[in-house]
Amino acid sequence: MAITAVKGFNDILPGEVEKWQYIERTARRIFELYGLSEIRIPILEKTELFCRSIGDATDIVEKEMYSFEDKGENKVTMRPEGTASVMRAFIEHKLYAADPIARLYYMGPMFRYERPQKGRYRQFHQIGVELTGVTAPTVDAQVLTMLSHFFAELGLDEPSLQINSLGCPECRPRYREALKSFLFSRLELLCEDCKRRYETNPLRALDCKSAGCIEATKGAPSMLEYLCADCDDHFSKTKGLLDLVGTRYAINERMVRGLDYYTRTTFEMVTTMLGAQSAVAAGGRYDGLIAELGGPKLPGIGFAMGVERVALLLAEKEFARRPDLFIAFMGEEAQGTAYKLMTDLQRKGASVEMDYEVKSLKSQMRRSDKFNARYTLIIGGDELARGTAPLKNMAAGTQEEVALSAEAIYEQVKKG
RNA sequence: GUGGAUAUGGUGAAGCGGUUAACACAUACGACUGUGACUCGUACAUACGUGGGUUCAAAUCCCACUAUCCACCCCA
Repeated sequence: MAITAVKGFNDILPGEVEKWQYIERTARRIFELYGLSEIRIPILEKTELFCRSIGDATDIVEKEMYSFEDKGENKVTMRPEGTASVMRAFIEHKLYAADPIARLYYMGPMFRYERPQKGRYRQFHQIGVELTGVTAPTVDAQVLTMLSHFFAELGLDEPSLQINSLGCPECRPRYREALKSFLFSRLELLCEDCKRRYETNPLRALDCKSAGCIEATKGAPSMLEYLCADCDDHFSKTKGLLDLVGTRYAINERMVRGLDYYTRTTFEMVTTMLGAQSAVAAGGRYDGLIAELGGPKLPGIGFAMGVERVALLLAEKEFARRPDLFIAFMGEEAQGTAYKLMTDLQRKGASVEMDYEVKSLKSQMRRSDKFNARYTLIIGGDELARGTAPLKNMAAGTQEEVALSAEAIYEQVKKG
């Protein structure tokens, strides 16, 4: 039995990878319009980093991390998400000293030990964004607008943006208590998981899919009614700015995020097209995280999107590359000429193909067609003698004579 | 961690106990006699996820295992 890849770890093959490159290229282009810079962070971090940032009691930390001890007996973890690493780097290199406002994006693999299913893998890829140092709602609105802009640029109507506010350490505990007392009388209706979470994380019951919990939470108080004056003001100003620039959104006051560090604005890009995995991108504000990790008291906001999930939404699009020219040759002498021409043209910037071995003209034409080459140049003994050769436009089926020089051919091929 | 479904060539698949494992696509070569896409021809699974068992006989029945997919959970 041949060796296969590890469960939940996938190869991205030619044919599929072009779509990934398109997504990544678009992200870079759009994010840089908004002033962000790329940051590259390691895949391995000290385990403690994720316990501190994501939260000890979350599923990610409790049971989904790829953690092990390296040969120096250090406890390390393959990163399950990017925010913690970026903030660690931000603090470690004191980026805030030059400018408290850092605007960063990253892309790369993340690792979570979960059962794979549609849109969920053990090695998956995220493109993420982190902005630090701004409390004002202008940055919330900008991040959301940029995210919408990105999806619009990909040509996707789906997914749609949902937003909520989780309040701050001042008002969230008040809401939590209000929700608990509401839930208390209905405890019996809740599913086992939510009963268990009643103490640890009662907010979870709000987005539980079990019928009992949906029924039990009907008429539950909304976080939005419990926001303190500052949080309420922040949220309405954020909405106002989104309205001002025409970024479409819906308020979902039952949206809860899985990571402990979120405060105030949280959001998700959701779709109905991915089965159980509705979130294509998600994030929020994390005003306490940087200080929690030992850095200065600076606010932050960010999001991450799942590249596999975006790629799934882009299913129908065609990304195949096609060569500018295929050179067919007959005989060894023509092969040399063809090889020289091909190399000269590639050095000029044209994508050119030819067979590696001597084949029949028929066979070469078939290969040219298979590559979907835009032109085919045919070189034989006659052409060598006369110094020109037929250049065939494959789509039109027409052909004309061109001089056997890289300049002349380049001219023809690139003008079409 | 829990449930369910499925496992035949590069792909989609037929086959439902009996002896060469359909068919289509893809691929390779060739014919139409220096030109592709159409047409035609030839080649392409000693093999039916793995290991056992039942039987004179198994891809077809039974058992175990493994893998994949989907859902729960969780999340991007």
